[in-house]
Amino acid sequence: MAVEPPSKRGPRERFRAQVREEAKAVAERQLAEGGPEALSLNAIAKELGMAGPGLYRYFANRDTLLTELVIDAYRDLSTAVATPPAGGQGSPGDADARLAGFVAAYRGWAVAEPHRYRLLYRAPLPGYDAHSANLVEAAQRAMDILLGVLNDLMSKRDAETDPASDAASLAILLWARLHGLVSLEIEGNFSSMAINPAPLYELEVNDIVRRAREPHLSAKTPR
Amino acid sequence: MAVEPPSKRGPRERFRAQVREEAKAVAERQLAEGGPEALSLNAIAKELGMAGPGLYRYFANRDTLLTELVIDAYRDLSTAVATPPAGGQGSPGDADARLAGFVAAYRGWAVAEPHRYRLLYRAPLPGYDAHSANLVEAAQRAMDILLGVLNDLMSKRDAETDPASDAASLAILLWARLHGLVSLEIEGNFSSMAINPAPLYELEVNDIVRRAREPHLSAKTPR
DNA sequence: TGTACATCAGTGAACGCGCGTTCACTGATGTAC
DNA sequence: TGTACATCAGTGAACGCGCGTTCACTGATGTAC
Repeated sequence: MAVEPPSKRGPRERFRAQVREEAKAVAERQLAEGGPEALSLNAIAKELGMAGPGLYRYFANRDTLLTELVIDAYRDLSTAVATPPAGGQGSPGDADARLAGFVAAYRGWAVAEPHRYRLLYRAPLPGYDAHSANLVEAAQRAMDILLGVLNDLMSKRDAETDPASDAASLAILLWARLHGLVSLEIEGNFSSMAINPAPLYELEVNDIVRRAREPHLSAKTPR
Repeated sequence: MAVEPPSKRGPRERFRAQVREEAKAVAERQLAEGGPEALSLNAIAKELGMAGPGLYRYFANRDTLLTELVIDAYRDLSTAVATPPAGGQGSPGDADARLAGFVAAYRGWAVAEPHRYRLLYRAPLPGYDAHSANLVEAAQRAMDILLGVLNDLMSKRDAETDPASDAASLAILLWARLHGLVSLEIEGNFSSMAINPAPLYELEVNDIVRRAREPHLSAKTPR
């Protein structure tokens, strides 16, 4: 029942961490195959070659494990899209390329690990408490990073014309469009309709670039 | 075990149909509360006041019921967005309004019944066969109606400049953007970030209108 | 270096739960004469 | 209009399954002297 890491550092703790990692890896695979409802401590334990209750040495309960996976996913997506700051001050061309890079990274991560992407942007399962402090914090941090990356990309474009709020609106717009494409793609809706999504991504990147250049189009609705 | 409707018409068949409807209504509620995995024939039966196996008189098994719900949802969404053809031949202003109406109807249906929207555009559960003939047919039909509505709206705008393929591309683009907004909205991602989605919908409607007026922007990527 | 003790990983049995589904059955309802 | 029969809705017991979780326990591992 003692799940907290023992206070003394030592070889045992290294072992603990290793088993936890293995368990999480198996959990990810189960998630990929059967969705979050298929996540089962018993099944994970069995796959690790131990009896069901053994895992309770490592995770307090099922929800704790799930929460950890969600937090890990937030972290990994953030890392994946956090493109490096491009050396010196960026030229407009650099900014365009970085925006394209961001989109490609976001798409790439989601397509590579659709089950984890779903974990982030689907409503939580009924009965699962999505308001744990750690979770809310991780979600907030990830979104800040996302918006931060986008804001940087945009405000570097032409520094005199954009109020920050405009950049934020554009960032949200891009995010929504990106999410639309990504979620249709990973759920198989494009492939089942024989639609190639690549040109659509390109189209959206170009549109956001254009809007960033002409701020009057960016966020306010015309009328 | 006889699930096929009896060959003779009569009062019994009316009763059958009525119970089937009640069962589906309960099923929808369960779906709304617990997602597709929470759908349980036993639980539905209990809620209808009968013993578990009783429902097998009405549905061959769980998957059959689920498939029926999916098909119903396709039908209802199609109906909801099929705006009337607007009397005589539409002026451009009418076409704009109808496009806005389509978007509002799509959004409205999804927000009113998020669990059914998810049923349509999420990948099927593992272990569920999404390739039943009825299902594929219903999905195809619904998508044809969606695209048909959009094509009509667009080709009526200015009849000389648009090749049909262009209109189809625009329709897909709009659909993807709409799905992005709708899915973020129904999963609660906007409200958890204190974002008001209404202006975003408006923005997208306006953008599609503009693209439809200037076909060179609509589908081909610039470079 | 060797011994004594404390820590802790993992086991196996158990509890209560709910699921889908099959089966033999009862009893009511509609139908045919 | 009344009776005999067939149909069929719904029941209750049963099977096998897997789940999360608790509990008392064994046995290995690390630690302190």
